[in-house]
Amino acid sequence: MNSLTEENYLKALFNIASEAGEVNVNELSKRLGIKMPTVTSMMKKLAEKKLVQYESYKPLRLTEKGKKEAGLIIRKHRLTEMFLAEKMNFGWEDVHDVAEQIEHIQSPAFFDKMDELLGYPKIDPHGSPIPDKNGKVTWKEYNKLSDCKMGETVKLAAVINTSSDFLKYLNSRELRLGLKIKIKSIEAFDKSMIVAYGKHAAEVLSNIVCERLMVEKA
Amino acid sequence: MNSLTEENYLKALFNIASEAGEVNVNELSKRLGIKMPTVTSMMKKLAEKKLVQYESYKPLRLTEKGKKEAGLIIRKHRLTEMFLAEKMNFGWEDVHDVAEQIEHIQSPAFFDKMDELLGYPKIDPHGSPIPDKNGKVTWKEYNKLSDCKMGETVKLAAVINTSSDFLKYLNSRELRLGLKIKIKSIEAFDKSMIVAYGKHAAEVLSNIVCERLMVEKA
DNA sequence: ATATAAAGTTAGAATAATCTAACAAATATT
DNA sequence: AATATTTGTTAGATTATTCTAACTTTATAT
Repeated sequence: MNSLTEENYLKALFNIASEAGEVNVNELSKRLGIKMPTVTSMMKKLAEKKLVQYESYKPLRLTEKGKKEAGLIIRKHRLTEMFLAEKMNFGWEDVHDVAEQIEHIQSPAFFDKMDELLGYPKIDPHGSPIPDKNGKVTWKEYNKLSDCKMGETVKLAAVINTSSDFLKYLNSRELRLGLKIKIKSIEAFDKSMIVAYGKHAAEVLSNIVCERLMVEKA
Repeated sequence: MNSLTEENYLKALFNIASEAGEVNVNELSKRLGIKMPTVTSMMKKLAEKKLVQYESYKPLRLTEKGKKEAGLIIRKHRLTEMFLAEKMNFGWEDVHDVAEQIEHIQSPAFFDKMDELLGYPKIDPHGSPIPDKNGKVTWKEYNKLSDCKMGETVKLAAVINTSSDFLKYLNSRELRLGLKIKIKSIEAFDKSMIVAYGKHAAEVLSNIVCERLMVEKA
């Protein structure tokens, strides 16, 4: 059994790896808000437990065992987010902090019930995939809205940045997952887009925003 | 903010006090499965924080502040139990262990949602009162079934021992809260009762069981 | 290619929560 | 009342997680 602290390191390792590929001590340190020497010693500990492959001055890597355990924590996190959003009327901008705590609950039955009540969802409220019971994640191939061309119509499938502020911004524009979005024009200068969706006939989205919206062909 | 460990001490202090009146170090030590010296030092720490009144060799007492904080933890515990039972299809014999973990979640919104979805319940699945938002508990005046007389008809209002085994025993006899129970006879020798309820015309309940069933006038 | 900066490690200390061993006080028993 | 038992405390050690300060290695930039 891993401690809550160890679980947080595993999860961060997993998340950074899936965003950035490589994980180094410095990144992990910043992400967790924990000083580098502490991270180093925890890496040695996790290496002892065969969860991390650790060699001095080399990038950090989760072992298969480490990936599985991290995946299972993320499964609990995302199932919880979905449960909060779908069954407890939380907004997608409010689910993260609670899920961050509930992901550490030790009770397979609890998460199995969630899963069942939700009808075995494949994604969380932000469109991120929920790992399966073996901790395996399968990412769908999405494109950034910012990479799409004028005239295309796409479906909003996921959001990348899940900060509360970004999600509140999306709320204010009534942008939510599943929406069909038509790209009306793209400003050459700053790559901002004018798009149409739902009741919005011409909404301007900055490139910063478009880079964080993942879409699939409609 | 109190640590998870401190919360467990507070809760145990509160629970023992409401069962046994006085709390001594030895009792608390046994309840928590923590050695006496550790308990002593934690009591000094909680006294520093004005949560416990502590004097060497004297019985332990929660301060008003301590009672309130303990009550709020128990509120979260019991709300959770109710939520698990009512909204997630857990049996009353399975809710305790999960609630024991979720009671430490820091998120007023989370418990407010539970409360709301449950329609502001006053009791948990075992009939124990849910403390209010100030941590205050109000116990209803119940009687033990074992103190009732032959011929009386009473309503099962709460169960005292919430061990999984006891609750499974009650399940096997289809005994649940709210049930009207008629006392058909009492065996003078061992004080066992023959009772009728629901589809059960003549069920024998030992005194051990009857002492753990709290009832009110039907 | 050398100097500077950034990243990583080692060593040693701090805090929270726990323990055991030994001692002290309160309570119970003869 | 004297003794034995139970309960409670003190002192000191242990483990997990964190820190700072000092040093080393690797990467970057002249």
